[in-house]
Amino acid sequence: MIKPTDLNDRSLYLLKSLVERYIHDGQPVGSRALSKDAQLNLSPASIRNVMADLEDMGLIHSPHTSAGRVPTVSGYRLFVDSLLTVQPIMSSELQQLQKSLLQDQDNSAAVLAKASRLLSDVTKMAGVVTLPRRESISLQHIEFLPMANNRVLVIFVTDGEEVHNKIIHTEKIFSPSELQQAANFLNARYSGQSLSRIRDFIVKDMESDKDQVNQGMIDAVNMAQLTFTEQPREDYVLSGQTNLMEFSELSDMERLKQLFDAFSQKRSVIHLLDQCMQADGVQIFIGEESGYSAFDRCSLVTAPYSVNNEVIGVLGVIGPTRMAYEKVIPFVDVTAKLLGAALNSK
Amino acid sequence: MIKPTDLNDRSLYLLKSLVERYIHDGQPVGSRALSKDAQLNLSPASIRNVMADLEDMGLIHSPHTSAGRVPTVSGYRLFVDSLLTVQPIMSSELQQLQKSLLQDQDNSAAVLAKASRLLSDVTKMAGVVTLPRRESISLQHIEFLPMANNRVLVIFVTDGEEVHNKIIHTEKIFSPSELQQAANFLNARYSGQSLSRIRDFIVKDMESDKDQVNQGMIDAVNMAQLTFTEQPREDYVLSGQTNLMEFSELSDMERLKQLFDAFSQKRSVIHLLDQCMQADGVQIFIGEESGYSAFDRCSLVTAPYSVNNEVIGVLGVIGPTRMAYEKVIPFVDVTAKLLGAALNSK
DNA sequence: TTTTGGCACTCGATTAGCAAGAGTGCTAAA
DNA sequence: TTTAGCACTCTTGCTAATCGAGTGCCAAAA
Repeated sequence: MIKPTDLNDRSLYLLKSLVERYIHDGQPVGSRALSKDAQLNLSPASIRNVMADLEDMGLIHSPHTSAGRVPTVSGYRLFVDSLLTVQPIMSSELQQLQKSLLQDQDNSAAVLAKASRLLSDVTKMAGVVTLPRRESISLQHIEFLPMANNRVLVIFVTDGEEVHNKIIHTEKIFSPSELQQAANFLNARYSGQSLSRIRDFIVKDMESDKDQVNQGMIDAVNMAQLTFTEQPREDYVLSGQTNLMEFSELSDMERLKQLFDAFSQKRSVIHLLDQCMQADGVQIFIGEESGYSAFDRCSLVTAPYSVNNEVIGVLGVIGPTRMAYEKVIPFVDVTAKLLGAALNSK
Repeated sequence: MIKPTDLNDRSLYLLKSLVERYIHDGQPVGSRALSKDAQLNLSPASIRNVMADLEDMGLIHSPHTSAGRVPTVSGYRLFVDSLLTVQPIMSSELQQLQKSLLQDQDNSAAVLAKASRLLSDVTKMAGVVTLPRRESISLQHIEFLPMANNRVLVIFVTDGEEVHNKIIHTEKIFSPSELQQAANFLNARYSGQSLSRIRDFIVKDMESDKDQVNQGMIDAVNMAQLTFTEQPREDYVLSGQTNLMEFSELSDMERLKQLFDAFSQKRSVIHLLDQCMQADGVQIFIGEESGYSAFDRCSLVTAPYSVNNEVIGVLGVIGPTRMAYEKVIPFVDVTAKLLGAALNSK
């Protein structure tokens, strides 16, 4: 990895100018343009020397002999990590965002969708928001309904006015009244608790139930266990995908198909976003860094969002590698915070 | 509108050959090719005469002077309506389809998704299935949960093991036990009935309730009314969109973006599909016939699907105007029938 | 030692020109 | 009514020529 200390200030400054310039107008940047651009009063020839060094270090490269230079992934990386001057968000804009995030949204799913839409609308790229982990949400109400065979439809309502449902297969066939009793029992015992705490309770309860005589309670806890076993996050809200078609660097049909396939298969996007749950603050994948070839020409700027100081999901922006990081990064950051706050107020 | 009787058999036969040939290899068809292709033993020159006539009638046209001819929308229309020889589906294929439609699908939403996927996988185009109208589904169970303010979360389960939920705003604030009573009342009275019948009942019940003394029943019916007021269909299951990127006639980025925008806005697609609910059997929109510019280069082959002889939704295939109608049409037809049957067996 | 001007060189992009090929429309003959 | 023939049009693919941007390197200047 290249550290900023490996280079003198001038090289870094030139790299920064080059990346900014390239991001701005998408053309390979030549020594001549850079010499005018940067406030260094250096001749193109000197700049060429520096550029040759930068190229040796793998920070920039030229598409062909007689073109200017373009940042490589490492070049972008260094730029983003150490050279970038982020543009702070004005507080008026911030209020605007906050307002539109809460307006007319009557459940938390709608808030997520709105956040995704905001991300894509503001950046003119694609916005993505993972569904919040159930674990941290608390249970309001649970209900069992008998289905054909030995299956039971479980319906449970969580904070944020979300209704979830799941079909579980039970050992024996329960009567409606037995199910009703089980639900009553679980509601009394667990409601108001977060799903993760409930899971802990279940384990404990199953232990102690062994000595119990009340079969109903044992059944209830068993069913709760079937319901609340953790399952991997499987979905996200994506918007503004079509914005990506406007970028010439992504407009190769072959690659575009791969990208959109990745969006509809969801797996790779989920996996990528899951990696950002741990990150504290904004995390960025540039080009091939993501490890998924569908995103080779893309960058992904993500930030986890949390409720009650617990991270429950990730949101982000997907766009071409050549994006205005100085604007996108603070924006993603602030949107994550606003989303957390908005969900909290629900 | 052009009727097949306006033309002699030979012209029609040539039009048919031309369209088939064009669909097959995507190149404008010239008189020479057609003279070899069609079993008429006519020289290219004669064929040119016929083609000139067909062009005058607006059935074909040439992209430029020295290219062959390509069918126009009217040409396709005539072809599809009167000239097409559909390829029947083999019964072994049919069983295969039926099997994969029912396999591993544990609720009706999954069956719809599978149907959509089948449509796209088999045709290598995009498949779409509208969600079934609630009206014809029957109610299994209803449940009210109190929310903040005077809002109530209604959860109701329908046949096909689908859970729906809706938040309603009530006049007064109900206690949990009042809500429980209301739910009990409604379950006893309405469950097992189709939603449309329930709606009829509600109207009647509201009339007769006026004389009633039991306020609980009145409240219950009022809430049921809020819950079951008809709302427009708003969603569909789309799959294989990315297949459309492979067709050169759609690969213009501008148009592709419009198309995908239409997919994610959903409105126009819904509207288009809704028009096909009434149709009895397969209905087709060719090119601009749809009236939505996003679909100018596309054709849409649809068929309504029904349960218990009542149409509850529409499915279809979206692809380039130049598609193998003789295969797609019977396939869409049969898939609609199989889907109806599959939903019925749930 | 660093910077700079100069210069030859490379390569992509654009343009023009040319020949080949496909297909047409029209006409006159069969 | 059909067909052969022919002139004409337009696309496509290829080649060559030119232009210009940008580089790398060297030797002189600072």
